[in-house]
Amino acid sequence: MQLNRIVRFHKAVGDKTRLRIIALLKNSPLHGQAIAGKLGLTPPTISHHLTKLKEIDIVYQRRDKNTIYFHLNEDKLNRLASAIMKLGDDEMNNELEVSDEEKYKILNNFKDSEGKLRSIPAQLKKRLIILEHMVEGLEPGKVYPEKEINEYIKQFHDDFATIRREMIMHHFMSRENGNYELNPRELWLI
Amino acid sequence: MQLNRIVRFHKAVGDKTRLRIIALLKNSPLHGQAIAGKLGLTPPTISHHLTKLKEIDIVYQRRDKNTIYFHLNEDKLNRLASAIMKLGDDEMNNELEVSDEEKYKILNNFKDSEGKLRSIPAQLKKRLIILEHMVEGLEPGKVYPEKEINEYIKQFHDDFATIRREMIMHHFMSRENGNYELNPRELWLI
DNA sequence: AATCTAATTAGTTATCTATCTAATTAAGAG
DNA sequence: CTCTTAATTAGATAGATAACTAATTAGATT
Repeated sequence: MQLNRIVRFHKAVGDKTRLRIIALLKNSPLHGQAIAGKLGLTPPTISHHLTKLKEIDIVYQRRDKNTIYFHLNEDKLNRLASAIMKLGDDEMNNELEVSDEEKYKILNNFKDSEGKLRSIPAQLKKRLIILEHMVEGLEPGKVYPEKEINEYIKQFHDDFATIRREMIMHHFMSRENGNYELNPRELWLI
Repeated sequence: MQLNRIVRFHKAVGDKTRLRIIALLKNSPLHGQAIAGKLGLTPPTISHHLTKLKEIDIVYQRRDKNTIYFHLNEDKLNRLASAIMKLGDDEMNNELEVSDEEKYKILNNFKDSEGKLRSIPAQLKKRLIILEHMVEGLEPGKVYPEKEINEYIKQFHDDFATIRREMIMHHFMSRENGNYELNPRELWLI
């Protein structure tokens, strides 16, 4: 269920320490000990909280020599925070203002007789429609290993790597250590 | 601390049942039993969750005969959901694009020699500046009984009732059964 | 006043979680 | 290879909380 992602987000940020970490990381990336120092908590505690923030994908890490710097993904944070405001609006993916007829036409233009894509549209608007179409065959909540997601995409186009990357980029799915999962519709697009 | 309000909000909505209630109430107000029925839970459980949603002020109730209808305060929900996105931006109350000099000038225009307000400005922008000024003397986190808040406002202007109402309306403070409390800056304005 | 119905409160249980200390792992630097 | 430092995992504890059943309160309606 797609609600769960939103629930997980709010559970994750519904904690004073974690909000303080978010506020800190907004200024600049920091390493664990620095965060622990600034908040007056021990490193294991910070580790615990960072794990939760990484789980919902609003914090990521980059290693530099011996120390790991934690970064805030502000973009994702904003999208997740906004999701609750669009809860009931199930048909809210008209943000693009594209009618179903128009989508249908675009899809037909790009598909050959066997349902495979002739090419990947260069125009963003069209590309999003194609991506949305492909992604709609994925099962919500199911975790797809990379191999399986590649196979799935290949039924539409051979260049699964490009398409997979675009799906992530436009937040149709998300990747977690090699596994892929469909995002809730609230997160799709932009 | 003002963080706490944001924490309370996310804790409150970080629950599947409560998100489902929010989604339901987005369509229309409902009474307790109706919610219980739709969600397949017992009335006490719904009562429990509604209490939490009322505590953060995104749900209110109106009685009609024997049954109580619960309404969603979508406006407040949106403001609270947005607060996390503005966390670090402490100086983010420049949304009005008013410089400190300008504020100072406006304040002086409306204050008499003893620091009391000559009148309440009709123009929204100016009124907000005046309200902000008054509210800045309140202690964050402190709970003010109505009598005390009235006294406080009277130091600026005798019409404490109007000003108090405006402070609530513009989210400088919030009211909870007769007591008043300063809101975090993130919630001020609009 | 007596009764009905909706909502809340009390009390219980099972689950979850924030934090700590201690132990372990991971990666450089000598 | 050994040492050092940063981060994580393990394990423990205290506190919170979602759900239920049973009991109570709060308002209508008769």
